[in-house]
Amino acid sequence: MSKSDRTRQQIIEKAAALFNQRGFAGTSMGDIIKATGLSKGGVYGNFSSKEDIAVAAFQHAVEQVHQQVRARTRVIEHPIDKLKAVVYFYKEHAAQPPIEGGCPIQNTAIEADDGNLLLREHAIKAVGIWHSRIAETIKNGQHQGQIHADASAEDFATQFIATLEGGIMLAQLHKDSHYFNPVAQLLLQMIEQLQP
Amino acid sequence: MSKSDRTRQQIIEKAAALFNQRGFAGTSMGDIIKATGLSKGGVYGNFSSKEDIAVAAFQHAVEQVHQQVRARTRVIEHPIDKLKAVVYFYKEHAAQPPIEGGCPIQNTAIEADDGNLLLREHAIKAVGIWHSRIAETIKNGQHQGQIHADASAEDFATQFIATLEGGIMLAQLHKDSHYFNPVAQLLLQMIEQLQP
DNA sequence: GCAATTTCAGACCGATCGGTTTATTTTTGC
DNA sequence: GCAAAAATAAACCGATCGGTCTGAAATTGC
Repeated sequence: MSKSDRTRQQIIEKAAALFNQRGFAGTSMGDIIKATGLSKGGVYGNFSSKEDIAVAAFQHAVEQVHQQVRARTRVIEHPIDKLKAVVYFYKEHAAQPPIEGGCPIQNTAIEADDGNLLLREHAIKAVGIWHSRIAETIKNGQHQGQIHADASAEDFATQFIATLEGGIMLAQLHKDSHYFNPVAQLLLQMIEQLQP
Repeated sequence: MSKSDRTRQQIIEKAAALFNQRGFAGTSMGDIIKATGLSKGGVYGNFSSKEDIAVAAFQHAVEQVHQQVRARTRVIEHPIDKLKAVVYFYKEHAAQPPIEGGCPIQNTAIEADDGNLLLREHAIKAVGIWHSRIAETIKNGQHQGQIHADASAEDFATQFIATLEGGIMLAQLHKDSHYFNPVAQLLLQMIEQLQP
């Protein structure tokens, strides 16, 4: 790992937290410079623009969350339990998420939906990947007879993501994970109903 | 209505759309000046700061949405049908909302949850009022025997708001109201289950 | 361990930021 | 219709914006 690689990684990590809390427009290059302790040259030597940093930071943040969720779900085989474990994870982290500031997909989606095209594309892609993973879990369960056959994997995935994200929004706004509890309860009910 | 009142209203309306699409940090005073056709003096003669405009614009946007929802639900008496009408309203407007840029509560909540204290307070208050209205509808229905007595009005309201907002987020991100459909379907199921 | 290369500090750029001030125009009450 | 008051235009302010550039310092391959 070269010197530049390490610097680059440091910028990405600091920037991920800043962008996730303050947004793209709300974070200045000065903020990133202050947070990293680097100079303008040090930052622009590794990235070509603020947008370039934001994209890398977003991907890092999404990957970070994914890794943590995956660490909890990988060992679980039954799809019903797997999905429940995802809910438990978010219940624990609704107010103290892996990256400070909440769900990076949510934050980026809402800031970029009417603005930055590149960030919006990345948010869409991230939602798509997440959606596919959930739908795939459902479909696997259906093939194994663990989930009833006439459930719509795609619809469930959309409902699951929407409800989860709404719950995170409420918990983040109030800085209180209790607001996530009724949402978690609903998600668990939805998962139960997938049983054959 | 004085001249200044009319100017103030014009600023609020234009600013509401701008802030809702680009966010507080993403909207400049220059943007507001350009949108209204006024000058710096014309704007600062009616508001003391950008934050001051943002608060007024947020309240206007929330009220605007509320009025439109209320116009559809007021005539409906049965609480189950009333709640369903809310879902239908958002289904129609998930991608073309009353104020361009999506749900003002959501946009403000997510930008302000780690930043602007004043805007965050207003977002919390708006969520609280909305939550109370839904919970009150449920409780009324329970007194009338139209909704089964052991449903938690507060929990339902939280679940309803979270799911709805998550659906709006997906529809806004993709600029496609179809993403709201499975979410609407889930909300209608949730409402059905309130029946005695 | 030295030379070629990469990486970084910091001055610098024009543009724009939110906000103030002053002077002029427009509205208002009578 | 006129004088007092209110409202607005536009120049102006220092600070900060994202980004560039140059030279010095640190890293790298050999």
